Amino acid sequence: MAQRRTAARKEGSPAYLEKLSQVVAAAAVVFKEKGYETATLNDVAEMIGTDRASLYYYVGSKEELLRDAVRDIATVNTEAARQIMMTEVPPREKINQFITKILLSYDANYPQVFVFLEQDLGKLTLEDNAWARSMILQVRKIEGIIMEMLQEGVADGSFRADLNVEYVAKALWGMLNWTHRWYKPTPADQAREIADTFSGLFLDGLATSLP
Amino acid sequence: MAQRRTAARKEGSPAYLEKLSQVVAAAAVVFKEKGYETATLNDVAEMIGTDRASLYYYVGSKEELLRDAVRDIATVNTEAARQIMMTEVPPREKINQFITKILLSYDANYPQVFVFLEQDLGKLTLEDNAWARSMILQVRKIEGIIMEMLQEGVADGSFRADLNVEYVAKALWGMLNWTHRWYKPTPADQAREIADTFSGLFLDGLATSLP
DNA sequence: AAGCTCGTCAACCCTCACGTTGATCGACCT
DNA sequence: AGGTCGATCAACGTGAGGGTTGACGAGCTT
Repeated sequence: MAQRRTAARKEGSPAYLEKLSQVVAAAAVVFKEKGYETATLNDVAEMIGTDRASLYYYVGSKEELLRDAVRDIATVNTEAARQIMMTEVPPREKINQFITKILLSYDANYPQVFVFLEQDLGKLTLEDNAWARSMILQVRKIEGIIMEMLQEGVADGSFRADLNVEYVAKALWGMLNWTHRWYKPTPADQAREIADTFSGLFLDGLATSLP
Repeated sequence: MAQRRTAARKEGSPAYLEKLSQVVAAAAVVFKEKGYETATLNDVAEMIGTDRASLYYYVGSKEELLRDAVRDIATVNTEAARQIMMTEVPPREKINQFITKILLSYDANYPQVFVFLEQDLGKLTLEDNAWARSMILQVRKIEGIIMEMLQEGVADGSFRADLNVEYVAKALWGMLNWTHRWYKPTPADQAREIADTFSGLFLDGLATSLP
């Protein structure tokens, strides 16, 4: 079976590829809904009205399915962050753009991106394979970029200097990532509104400037 | 065996109770470390140097162990929130106190509280039992209290009125709860510093008031 | 019609982890 | 010494779910 799969994959007929991506998409939905551990391949198969065994014609294992589902998600985000980092705008604007870009990306890449976020990277540390290491690295990197942006602002005086930058970064990252517990895409342009709220909050705070 | 357990539990000798709580504590550590699904009862047993089967002398099932581990965590938090809500201080101060209290409680109740946070309540909806429903209710309640505090501030003019209160609440809640991905208690009084950072950030924002 | 390829599915195996049972063993009485 | 009780552990049952196999059939080619 493994041979027939790799053969089909190498040939790469459009029909095959389409079904493959359909399988991966279904898996993403199921993983997001029930969590990777709890979800069964049966759930995935049922969602697209086929048999569990048939999945193996398209994918080699449950774990491969997970990797396929979250493939590129991490890099998409770090790439976005890097680009913003490099543009020549004030730190304040960078943060604003970053928040917006991330939340729009979460919206556009729903639900796989949330499957990705649910993978607790602290727990991935326990596993020892190239994929896990790469994931961890990606996330470290993005956190590093956030801290850079913050420090830039502190340096040029546009951000307060009295706060521990690391905790500020964690706060922002938490605000953004906690969305995986509640956000669901809607026809309306909700992600943008959330981005504006988070941005306004994070930069200017909740309190009015009144005495 | 079930009879022997309930018998022992009813009698409640100090030694028995102590070992029971030792088992629950070990379970909390393991669940936090590896996640409830991934963790095995063997892991728990090993941690306290005993046999898996022996656990059943103290607890009826893996799920019961989970419930024991997170017991009261939810109520402790809602109770804290309720108390703060009722005190007669300005909204700004309420938020500050709330953030501090929650983070200190997360520190004090490590790691069970993080085991609790890892239980995705959205996924609990899929299960249908009294415990799950009660958990969901608790969390709803605390989110409700946060929104009340925010609205109070908007009403008296100390908080901005241009932001969607629900999103603001989610932002705060995310900031606080994301700690379960990175926070580890230390001898130092770190939780308090984090609370001050989050509080300062959330209320006054990151930007300096300079033009 | 014969044969081939592609995709499917019934039936199976295997592992792992939850949960049970009954024997065992030390400690503490009597 | 013999009995009892509290606690433990070896051994087993069980079920769920991941992964494999081989045959079958629809549609194509020759």
